[in-house]
Amino acid sequence: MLDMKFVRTNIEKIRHCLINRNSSTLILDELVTLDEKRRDILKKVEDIRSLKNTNSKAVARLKAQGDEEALRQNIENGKLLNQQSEELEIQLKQLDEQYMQRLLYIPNIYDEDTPIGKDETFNPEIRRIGVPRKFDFEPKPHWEIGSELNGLDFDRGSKLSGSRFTIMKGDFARLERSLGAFMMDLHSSEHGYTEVMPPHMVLRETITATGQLPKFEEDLYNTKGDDLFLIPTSEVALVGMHRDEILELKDLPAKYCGYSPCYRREAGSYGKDVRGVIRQHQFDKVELVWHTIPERSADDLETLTSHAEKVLKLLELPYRVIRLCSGDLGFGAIRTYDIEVWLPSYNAYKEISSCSNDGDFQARRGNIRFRDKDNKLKYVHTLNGSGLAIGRTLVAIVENYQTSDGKIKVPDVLIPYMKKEYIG
RNA sequence: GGAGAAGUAGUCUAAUUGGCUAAGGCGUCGGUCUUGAAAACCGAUGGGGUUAAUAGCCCCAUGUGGGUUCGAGUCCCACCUUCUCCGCCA
Repeated sequence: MLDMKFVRTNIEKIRHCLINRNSSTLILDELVTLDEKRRDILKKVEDIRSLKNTNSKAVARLKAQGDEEALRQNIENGKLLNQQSEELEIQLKQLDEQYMQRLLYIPNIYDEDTPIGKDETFNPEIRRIGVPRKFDFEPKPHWEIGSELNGLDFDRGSKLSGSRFTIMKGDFARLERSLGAFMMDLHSSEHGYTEVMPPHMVLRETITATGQLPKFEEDLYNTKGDDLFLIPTSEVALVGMHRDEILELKDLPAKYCGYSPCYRREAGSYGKDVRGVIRQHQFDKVELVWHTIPERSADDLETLTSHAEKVLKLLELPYRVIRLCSGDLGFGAIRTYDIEVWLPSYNAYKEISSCSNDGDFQARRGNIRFRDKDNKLKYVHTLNGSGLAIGRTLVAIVENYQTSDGKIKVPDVLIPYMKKEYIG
């Protein structure tokens, strides 16, 4: 959520930002109009409230003095004022709701140096690490290897739960579990994160804070009787943990790594990534979240990204880092780096992590503050990044580490977890 | 699920049968004093509107939402959370 005071004085800047994000500017115009109306009514409401307060105080005084006639008059006056304010109070309440509804739909303002572009083809590459392996045989896609080794069961997955659900079995299940443990170990032991196992269902307010609601409700699963939402990422929980809190400067930055399944309806992605387990309704992910101070959030994003990259370096998987252009940025992000891993089946780099600085956007929605060194209350900045998406990491290992005789070599760092050198 | 108790500001705690500015302690920040510091004393401490303004003035904020009333921390209703006890359960 943007600061309304900022919106009032930067309308054109926000308009440009919305255009470059491929967002409608209609909502901005509505917001500005509603804000003006709201403040106009607010002024009137406050004036009457002031009169009511004065009147009530007079009642108490007159009662003490025992002036019956004046007392009666004042009580009558109070009733009259109530009648006058009733209509205005209702109007104000409605305007407040309408105004907030607009404000919650405005995306964040991106960094000044953000590359402008309408889609992902405008995302510049920042760096490229490792070289894709040259195969001396025809490499197979992971869905073939997974089926042949009886590790990925697509048919039974859809029998259980419908499309985009897959059962992992045997060493594939173990690899999934090993990767999660390996990533959590790395981030908690080497990178200084606090390990978190969050709830998988959260309240509407929680997920509104991170920005998925109200605008993207159709992308979420929710429960029928309780209005709880299945988390699409543990970011929701790791950010939401500090909702309505005031953090101490000495505790910042607060760094959390969370391990959870992510549940996504993938509305609007029909026909995309239909083969294999690249795009599922449920996948495991290790997520990194920082609550930090505004002055250092830009540097912290670089650090967080390097932590995600470290996983790929240790697994010796080739990858590249790209910067998201204006049109490809997420709703709350001011700056995002995507990490893409090399997938032989795609003959391309495929997203495996997205690291973003959301500035004070989420903190404002979730009311997450800290006291700065001058004792002033300020909103924290929140950062989030996958470290990494486990299913896609599994895919990358299966495809990049396959052997000519149909096996998968286990990356060295995973051998202690897998307790074997080959799958298959 | 049942019974009972509680929820006040950054934090801890008060507030008569509804009434005048939600009192006070602690913490933190600023100031006075000091060579410096501590202590002491003074002031400040959340959100919003108005404004050139961190000046004034005003509104809101006692878990949340309603209700009664000229007026609600206080009375009434519903809900949420926490604690205690009972029941059920991996």
